[in-house]
Amino acid sequence: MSDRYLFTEIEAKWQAAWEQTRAFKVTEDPGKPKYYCLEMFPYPSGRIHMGHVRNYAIGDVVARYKTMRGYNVLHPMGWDAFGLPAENAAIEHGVHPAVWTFENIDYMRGQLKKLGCSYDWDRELATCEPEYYKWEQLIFIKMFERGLAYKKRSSVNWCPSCQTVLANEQVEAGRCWRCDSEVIPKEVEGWFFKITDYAEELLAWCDRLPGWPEKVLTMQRNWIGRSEGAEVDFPLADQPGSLRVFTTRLDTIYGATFMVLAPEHPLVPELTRGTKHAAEVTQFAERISRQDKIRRTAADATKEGISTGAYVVNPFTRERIPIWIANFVLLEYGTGAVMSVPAHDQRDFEFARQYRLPIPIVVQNADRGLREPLAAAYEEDGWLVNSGPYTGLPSAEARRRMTEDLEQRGGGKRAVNYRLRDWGISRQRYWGAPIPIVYCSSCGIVPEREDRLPVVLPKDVQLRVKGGSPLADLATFVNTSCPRCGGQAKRETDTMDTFVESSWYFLRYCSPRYSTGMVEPRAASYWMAVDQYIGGVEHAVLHLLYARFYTKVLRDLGVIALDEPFVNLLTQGMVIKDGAKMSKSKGNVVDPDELIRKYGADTARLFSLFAAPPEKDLDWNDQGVEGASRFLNRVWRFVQSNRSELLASDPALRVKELSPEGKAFRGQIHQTIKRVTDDIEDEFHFNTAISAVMELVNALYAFEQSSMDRVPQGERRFLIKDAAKTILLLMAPFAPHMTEELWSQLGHTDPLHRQPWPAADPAALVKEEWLLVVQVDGRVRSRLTVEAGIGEEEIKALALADQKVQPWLSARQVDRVVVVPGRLVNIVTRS
RNA sequence: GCCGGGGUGGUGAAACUGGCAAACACAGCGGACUCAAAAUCCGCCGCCCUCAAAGGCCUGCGGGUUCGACUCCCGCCCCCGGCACCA
Repeated sequence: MSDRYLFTEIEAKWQAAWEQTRAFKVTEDPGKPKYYCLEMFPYPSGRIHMGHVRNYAIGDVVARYKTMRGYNVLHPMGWDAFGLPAENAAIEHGVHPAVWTFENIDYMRGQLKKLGCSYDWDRELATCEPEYYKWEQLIFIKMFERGLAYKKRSSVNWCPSCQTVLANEQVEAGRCWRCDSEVIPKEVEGWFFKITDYAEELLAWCDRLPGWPEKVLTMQRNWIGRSEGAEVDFPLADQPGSLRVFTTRLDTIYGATFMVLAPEHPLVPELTRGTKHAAEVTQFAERISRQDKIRRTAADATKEGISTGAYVVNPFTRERIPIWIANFVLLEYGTGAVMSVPAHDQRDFEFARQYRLPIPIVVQNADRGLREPLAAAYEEDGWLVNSGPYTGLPSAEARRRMTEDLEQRGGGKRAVNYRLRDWGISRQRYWGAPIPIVYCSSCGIVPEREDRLPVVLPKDVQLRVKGGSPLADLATFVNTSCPRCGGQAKRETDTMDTFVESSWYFLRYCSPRYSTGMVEPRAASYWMAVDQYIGGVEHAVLHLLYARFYTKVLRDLGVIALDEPFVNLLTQGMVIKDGAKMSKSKGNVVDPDELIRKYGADTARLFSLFAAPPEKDLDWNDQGVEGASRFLNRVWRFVQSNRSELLASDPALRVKELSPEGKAFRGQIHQTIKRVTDDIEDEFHFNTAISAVMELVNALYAFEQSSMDRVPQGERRFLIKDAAKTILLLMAPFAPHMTEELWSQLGHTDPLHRQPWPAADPAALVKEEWLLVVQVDGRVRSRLTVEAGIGEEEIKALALADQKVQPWLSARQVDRVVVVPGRLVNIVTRS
């Protein structure tokens, strides 16, 4: 047997054994508590990167630990297999997206297996398979029937490089989330999911997800962006009809001196038709609409506007106020019209100053210190002035009363607005799930019939170099019969956003081969919800919001009985090297294959778990990897060089009769069990869990040396065995291959990964003596070892009599003595 | 601007409920083993003063509460992330 741990052979040996015995296959077992551990599934981009290694190492420790704790653990893996890179690779290299994708899957599956993750591979799925997206199409149809999926023409985010529409969530600072190109507005027809119907519920449940990081919940709350206020009708001054605005500051309405519409507002042409303003206004509106929306709505963009020449009546002051249009008003938010109160809104203030509109104060601050002309808008709440019958009221009270009065006389109502937009899911690309809709000249828009699902994505397409869906070119796909009347009809050629697939894959894992529905109800009710979900924070308002929405839709469609998909969420930090995220362009990537070849999977796993707590960024450091490898070898060597003792039979031994040294060492063994268990249970602090095991290994070496002639032979052997066995059990989730090998070398035939997690013996944790820290006026002056049962008076006496303490008391009087049993004593003095 | 998270040795980090700041590692320095190297083992390793002992200082900055503060409170500075002309 080699002295050095030959990881290559040993890891391969155990991976093969796990594969052959289907070691991690699970089925529903009502007799056991279940635990669903899930890591975000990867996009099959070609090869895994260190972010994956970290993600899957964390997940695997959780799964293996929970298994040892007696849970029936579901730990699946699959592939988020649709998406643009496959298509781009196809165009570049002339290989079909399906071929490219499945080749990548095969390679990456091999990589994951080399990491030794405990997946139930029988549940593997790829979202590009018709057996998978068939159910997505079925749900689309149900959503369509309920009005939750609808088609509209609108201005959308268009990525000119990907040649497709992007959802709001997929635009980051004006750029495409995938290729980083600048996004432009484009007027197109497309399909949307009505996520706004669920805005209120998605927001409300943010308060009921205690297992989620506050950061992610905040991001979701911000993204949903609820604001409460009122809608108010402003009657048109010179013609019938009215304009409706949304405001959160109804209390300031007496100061509304003009109104501003979005340039695209449908009433703009009517208001100016036939007037001298018409031409100028139309020109302005057209110019603004063409501008890119991101830049137009940037906070520092210049405010531009133009008067329409038309007027409305302020329903509270009865004054005529002019209607303007301006670039900063968005048609999509609220009603596309705002009442402008320049004295109490900075944006309105700037606009009013620029165009010389009046700025009357209608809210005073606490010391009535506001005077016209203002230097800036006063946006705080205060007390109303110049506001008719509401003068003198505090802002909050005024809002309440004014809303009530408004509702009573029918000029408006309380209203809530959300920033959240409906989810645009149409993609003008090939490699995605076809939208199961048919256009019939006589029946119109018709959903595909259930018995004709799935609408299979055809393979024999000619991909377009310049983008755009090639499905439109394929007559055999486009031409079909109407599901309703049987007449000639054409298929929708858009495909679905890939985020639709990832919105429900966690459900499919419960019964991945179920052929009569999306998920087998019994399997879903046993396994769902996901107990621990692990992935990158970059999905905080993308995938994690969509998956919550989709879960609620499926609940309302009766597919599952579940409000939220993920009970606990862990967002792991990025992997950093030399101060930057690993990326090819920065040249700071570490290749997992190379790492595993050089050090083995256990070392790779151990380092990525040891170097930082999982939620923090991980600073990659090649020397740190060496350290992790050294530690594993240290454990390996200990077992090799003490085999005869470790294999000898257990002597009969009473724990109570141990020598003092033996007792102390046994205490440390059990202390370690407690620490490792607590660290894992408390937010998965694997870094400190591992350091606790390292300490025990250090202590074991020391004990092995020092106990030789001070501890009886049998006792010594017993404790060394106990410590070694405990170390293997505690390390099993972190370094599964090496520990499994050592476990079997020690003569065990049951696999280590199915052993019960060790429990700390409470009796062993009780200390017989402890270290008394002696402070004088809060400064440490001495340390004494005292017996566990010592009383407070004795502690005081010992402390005051201590030689190191005495000099500090000589010139001073003892004021009082604070005793903290088990810790310290503090002697407080005065002169 | 608003919201969230941070700031501790040369580095990654640790510190339970307010109780020895820096566990565990990495790097560094010195030593043992070796013909030599690798591997391994032992020792030192926050700053100042000092031959040393003893002492003083130290958790972004300034205050406060407390016998005692990395931890609690008030004010400020800086970094990271999210949202942002949202009416």
